[in-house]
Amino acid sequence: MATIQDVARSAGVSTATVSRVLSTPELVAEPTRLRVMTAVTALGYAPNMAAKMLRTLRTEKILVTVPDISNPFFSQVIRGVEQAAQDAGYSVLLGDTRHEPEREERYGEMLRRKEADGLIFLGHRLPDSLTDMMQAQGPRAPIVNGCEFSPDLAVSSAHIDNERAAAEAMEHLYGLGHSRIGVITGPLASPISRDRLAGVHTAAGARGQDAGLRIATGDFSIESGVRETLALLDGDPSLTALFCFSDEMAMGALDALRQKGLRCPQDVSLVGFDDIRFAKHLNPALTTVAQPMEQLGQEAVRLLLDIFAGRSQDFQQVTLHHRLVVRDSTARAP
Amino acid sequence: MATIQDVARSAGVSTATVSRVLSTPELVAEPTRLRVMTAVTALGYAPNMAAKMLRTLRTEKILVTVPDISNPFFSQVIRGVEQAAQDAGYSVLLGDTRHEPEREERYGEMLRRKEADGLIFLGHRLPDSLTDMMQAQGPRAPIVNGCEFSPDLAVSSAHIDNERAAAEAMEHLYGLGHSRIGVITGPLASPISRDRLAGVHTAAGARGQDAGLRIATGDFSIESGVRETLALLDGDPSLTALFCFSDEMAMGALDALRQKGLRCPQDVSLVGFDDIRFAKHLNPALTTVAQPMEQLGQEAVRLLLDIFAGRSQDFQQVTLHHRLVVRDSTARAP
DNA sequence: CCGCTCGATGTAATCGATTTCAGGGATAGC
DNA sequence: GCTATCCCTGAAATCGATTACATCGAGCGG
Repeated sequence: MATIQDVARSAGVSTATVSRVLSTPELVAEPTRLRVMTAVTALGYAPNMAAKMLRTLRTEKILVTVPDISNPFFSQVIRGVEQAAQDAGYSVLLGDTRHEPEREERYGEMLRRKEADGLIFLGHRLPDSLTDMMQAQGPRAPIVNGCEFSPDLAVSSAHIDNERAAAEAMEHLYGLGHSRIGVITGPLASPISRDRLAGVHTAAGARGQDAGLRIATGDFSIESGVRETLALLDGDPSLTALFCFSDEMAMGALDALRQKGLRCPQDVSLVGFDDIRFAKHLNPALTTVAQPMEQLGQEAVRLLLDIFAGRSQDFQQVTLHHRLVVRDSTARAP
Repeated sequence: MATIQDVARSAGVSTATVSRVLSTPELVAEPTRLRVMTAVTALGYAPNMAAKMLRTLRTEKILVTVPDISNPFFSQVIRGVEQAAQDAGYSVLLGDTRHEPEREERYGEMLRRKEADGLIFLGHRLPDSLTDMMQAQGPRAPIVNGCEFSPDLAVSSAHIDNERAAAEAMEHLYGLGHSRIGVITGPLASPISRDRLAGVHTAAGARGQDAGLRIATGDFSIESGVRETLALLDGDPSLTALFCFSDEMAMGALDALRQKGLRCPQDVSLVGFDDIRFAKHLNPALTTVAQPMEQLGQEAVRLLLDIFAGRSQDFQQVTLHHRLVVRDSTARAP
């Protein structure tokens, strides 16, 4: 690899001039600039990032941690992150934590070591290694949550109004005449699960239907969707509708319904959450709460850039719009 | 951020000693080591990667480019990459090229600039910016393909035997008595599509069934699966089986069959490719060719590490095992 | 014709680590 | 008691860029 020294020598100028040609060309006389550029292309010179980073103390990288990259919801959010980051001249360091706190810590350390300028985390836990940083820097700590956080937590984040969204999904079911409804939540450690569950209870309460609710706790996975659906139906065969807190669990629910010989939506209506790419291609096409996944990622990047630029005086909560997408998996109660 | 200087001062030693404590502790006397470690924890010191990189000329990062991260096949491969990279002490720089050559180039430049020690690309095109590097360094260029390449191309890669796998899928259909079979390939620019297509013809030829083949070209997406299935059925309503070169296209095919009022597998059998997580939860559960996705990613990393370590004298082609998974979407020809 | 300003360029310090080489002290061997 | 050896530690060079400051020459006003 050619260094800036090589270019300087080849063009007969100092390294300072070469550096200026590359970053502030308006300070350099045109003939000199051309001479340098010729040398640059001749040598195929590209600045060494490590040296640049060391000098400027900026990495131009954003670290993104995700509990499971193979989950279509997360991968779609990451797509938005990657897009926005790239547009702003940043690249993305990916961390798949596999839901393991230990891995989360490892990535937290990376931020502390300044291997990235900022962190977007898509899980619900902030690594312990970063609580110091959060406490010391508060809203100016370069840490943002990409989808999971509650409005009241001390990190900037982008998210939808999960409580309202869940309430709307329930309203949809109540509107169709369902009164015995099974709900499969995500892990209750996760604020989004709690928010959505709160929305479920709000809607049920408003209709005086609390007694008809059956709550089960899943973990957002297909398998837990199967398992919890079977459990719910065994516990109460009179259920006519299911609301799953993720589309993946809804896929599992569809499986379970088939196993039980129940038809969707004729016997049991089903609502999912997220509107991943596959939701509309299921059989039946899934009614679900759509989240603007790419946009969540983009907003998270924007929040982070604001922090970099010192534009954030306080934690910011960006609430994006959700939308109940009614397809073929919900119908009038039998 | 505390620097190594701060630690040295606080522990009353030189920076050299601090560095040694952290990287070659066996060279340091125990009392000194303890004193330094105390200072390290007290100050919360973590070495600055940029400085380390500059000095060692290694970034400990692997760049992974992917045509579409939200594709479950790719995201699963990436999972394997991330896992193996992490285990080897590397982190992953993610590049979603969105199938755009321009973005691919941008990431190629990153490798040239040494922002990563190596590149794993999951698409089928090597960026132009890297052909120089490949030519200059040959098998020692830190570039590996993660799934798409043909055995005869000049890059190390991990993949399955696509030709054979496709032939087996066809054999399965012939074995069930199908003779009029529609095939939906991926873009023929991609070697895997061509290899699989070759396998299709091999199998058909062996059975003397070439005349019964109907070939359509898709792009691996759900939408193209819908579109090409409709086109195939319109062109030849007597088809009794479909073979799609990706599970996503097979999902689209299922949609299209429903639109046409055809039942799967009673009227039309369907075979997919990849065995993404959702394949077995479709209705009907999809018969498909399983690729060891995570393992592909892990192998790609291993190949790259071999190159880093100078263990690769020549391009290496690792062929992993595929497996035809027969589920409910295929049945005897009507 | 002198001094001042301004544009263009060079000099050199700096970022924070790693690593080579040299030196100092203790121990052991003779 | 003197030297050789072995540990341990420190001084300083180094990686490749950026950038504050210095310098130099040209042009211009008085």
